[in-house]
Amino acid sequence: MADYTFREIEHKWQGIWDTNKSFAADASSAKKKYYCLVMFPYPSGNLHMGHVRNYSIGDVFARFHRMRGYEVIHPIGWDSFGLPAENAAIKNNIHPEVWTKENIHHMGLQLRALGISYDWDRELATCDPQYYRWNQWFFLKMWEKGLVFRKKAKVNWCPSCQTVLANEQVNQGLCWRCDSAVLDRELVQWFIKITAYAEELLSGHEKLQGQWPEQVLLMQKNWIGKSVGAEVDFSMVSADGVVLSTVRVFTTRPDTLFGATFMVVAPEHDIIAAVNDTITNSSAVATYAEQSKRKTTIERTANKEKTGLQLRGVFAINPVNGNRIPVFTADYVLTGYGTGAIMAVPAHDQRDWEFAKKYSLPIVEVIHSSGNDISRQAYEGEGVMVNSGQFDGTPSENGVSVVTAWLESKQLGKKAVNYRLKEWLVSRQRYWGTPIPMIHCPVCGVVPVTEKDLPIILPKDVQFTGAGQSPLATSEAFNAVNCPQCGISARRETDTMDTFVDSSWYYARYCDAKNASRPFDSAAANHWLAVDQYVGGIEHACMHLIYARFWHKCMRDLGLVTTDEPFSRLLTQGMVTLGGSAMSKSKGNVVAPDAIIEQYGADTARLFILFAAPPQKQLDWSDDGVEGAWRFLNRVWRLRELVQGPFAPAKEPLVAHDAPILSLRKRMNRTIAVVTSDIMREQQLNTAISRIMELVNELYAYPCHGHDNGVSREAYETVLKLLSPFVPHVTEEIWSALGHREHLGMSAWPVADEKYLHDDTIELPVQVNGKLRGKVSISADASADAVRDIAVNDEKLKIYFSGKKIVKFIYVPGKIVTIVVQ
RNA sequence: GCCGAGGUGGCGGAACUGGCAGACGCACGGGACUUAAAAUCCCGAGACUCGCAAGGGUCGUGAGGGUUCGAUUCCCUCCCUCGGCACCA
Repeated sequence: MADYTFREIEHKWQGIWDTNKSFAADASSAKKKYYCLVMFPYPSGNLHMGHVRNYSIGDVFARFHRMRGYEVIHPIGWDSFGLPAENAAIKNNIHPEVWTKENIHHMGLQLRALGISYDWDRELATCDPQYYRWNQWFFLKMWEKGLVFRKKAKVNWCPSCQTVLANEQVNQGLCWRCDSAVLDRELVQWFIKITAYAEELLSGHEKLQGQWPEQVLLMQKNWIGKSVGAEVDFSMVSADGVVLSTVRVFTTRPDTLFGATFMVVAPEHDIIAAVNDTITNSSAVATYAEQSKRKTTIERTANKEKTGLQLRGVFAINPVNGNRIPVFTADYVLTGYGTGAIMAVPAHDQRDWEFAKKYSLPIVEVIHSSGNDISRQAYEGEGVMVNSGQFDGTPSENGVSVVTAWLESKQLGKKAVNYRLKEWLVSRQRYWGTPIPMIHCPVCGVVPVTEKDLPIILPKDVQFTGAGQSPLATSEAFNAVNCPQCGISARRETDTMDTFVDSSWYYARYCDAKNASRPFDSAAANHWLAVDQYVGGIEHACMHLIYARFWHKCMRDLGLVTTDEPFSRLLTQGMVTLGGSAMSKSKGNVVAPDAIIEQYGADTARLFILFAAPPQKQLDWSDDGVEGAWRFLNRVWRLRELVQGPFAPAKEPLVAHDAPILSLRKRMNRTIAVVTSDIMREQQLNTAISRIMELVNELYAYPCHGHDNGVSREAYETVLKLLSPFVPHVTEEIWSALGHREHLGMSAWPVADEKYLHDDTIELPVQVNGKLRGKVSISADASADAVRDIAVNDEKLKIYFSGKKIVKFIYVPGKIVTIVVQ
């Protein structure tokens, strides 16, 4: 028998879906909406198996919900700004736009060939001026609200990408794109005040609990890094006691304040300049600060051996006991966290302890707990306060609030919260991105572009020098501008925006993708949002997924959307790797789906990758088993012939002698129930497929095809329905061949009939002394006593009881019987 | 170093809330069909072991201990792999 002709079939149905706009989402529909979204791709040129996996997963959810009666919006677009286009431009002397558009075209065809049920009318590309003009618009709105600002700061510089990077884009001191060691540079850059929403980004997790993977919430929580403590003011005095200034420190352990025996400030701290005239070793201090600045992030963090230098001639006064303590500068204190200055409590902080040992500073125990020895290492746990004046005897757990309250009453300090989350550095010294809509006027300073002048279009007459300055600076025409305020000759900002801006709100644009006068219509956005199911890689946990949540809250506060969170439910799919490492173009280990689609078709490719592993799990690529997926589809295809013929409706009610019929009915209904729950609740698509395979196997074993009943056809049609979100083409083809006029993908998802989900009699395993010894057949509603009777009198089991005394009998209804004998 | 996830046959992976470990598939072996092969259909299969056979027994979810009638699942100790953060006061 011939294999099924996937080429014609897939081509045919893709054509039909396209012509009919089968998957266009209709906002005026009376049905309940369902927004299914998979993170949009970067148009690198070709789909790889990872894409096939993601978009197949998303398509199962979309098609499933369509059949469940939802009005589904399932859009697609292109995250099309970014470095690879620019690098390709430099290398091949082709404009990034040309390169990008060609890739979009090609990958669009590839996606269509997979039969993903997109609403193509909503397609967008972030490099389109009609899209990125709204990035500029948002930028201006945030500027008005004070959420965008410009400052000189120590920033991450990637020497290979020739641009600055946000914190989120540095992994272990390396650039997220190219793995180059990142350098610190002091530069004036544009920032977005994401920290204004730090608390809400954290508290918003409550709503996401259970709907997002625990892992992602945890990663975000750690990234935001909230710590609660106190800020305390220490006076800075000269050797002869003259008060010079005040230095504020942040601590999470105000209960250890009496143990502060020295102070450390970051090498960049302002106090160093302020007391420069007083300290006696200012040139050595300046040299130390200079050295620290020159270290790369890796150098500073790889070597945990602490270095530092005392600011000679000045002291800090510990406000709780008036002790005069030495002041150091050391680069283990970071300028970007807290106040950039710490009170050092060597007895109860290991870092301070190491520093104290190295520089022979006093270590004073103030939290006592028996069994630890602060001469060997710091004790960071809880205990009872000692050497702490009036607070002696207070448990340290209470000490935090008690001491904080005391500080507040004396106006020496106050409760404070700190976050590790830093401001989002959004400017980039690269070409292929959204121009930042700002103008530098020699008189007025920084002036925003007027809204009506948007979009500020990326100029084409630029040179790609790769020289660490934005290529935009090389365009004469772009830079010739007059100040919108005073009208004199000014120049444009030449940096572009981080491409993570583009992806921070695209999901909202899909709701009204063609709007030319606003980013999107609020009514449309509020109709479709939030995204009900979002699918994407976990590598975005602390990048895109934080930025987008932040952006959404900004849009809410601008009155554009009403929801607090953009993505209600999240599935982070595992990477598809090859030999254990991520597929990447630069490593040259990318597996393209084309060969499989060519040989077996899109349905096989989809089924195979979904069946190979649960969606969340990393999948190391191997094409062992593609054959199996192909075989299975052919088995389904061939079943057509088995169930073909004139059908009588299935008999109702089924009677006892119809055992095979009843058995198939039961299997069918159970399959419906478990597949539905696997897709919807568990999101275990691999087991859903295996359940359908079982039903197919049962259909093959079914002895009554073709004569007195329609149960096998009923079961077969159920198989087609259950399978259609996974393999939409072949199932649709069979469905229509069976004489249905309505498309399978638009038909109703089957519902399990309760009455077939439970058995009247069950095979019950019997354990004796914890070992499985046999099985008994009982009626499902049998009482424990009845079960006991049957079990102890069972012929095969008798040998285990003879001459023994039954000391315990346990019946777990419907599950198992356990008998303990002696 | 801190936090988190995980470790199940030759392989990918199943197993609801503590209740028959290994579903489903791959690879493999056997049979049917065929001149033959491919394809297809059927059957087998965790390891060790007793038995001519039917059918038994023991062990078995990284290692060791514990709780329990019963543990892949809960607790403790340890080993390994992967991921996140990394001098965050």
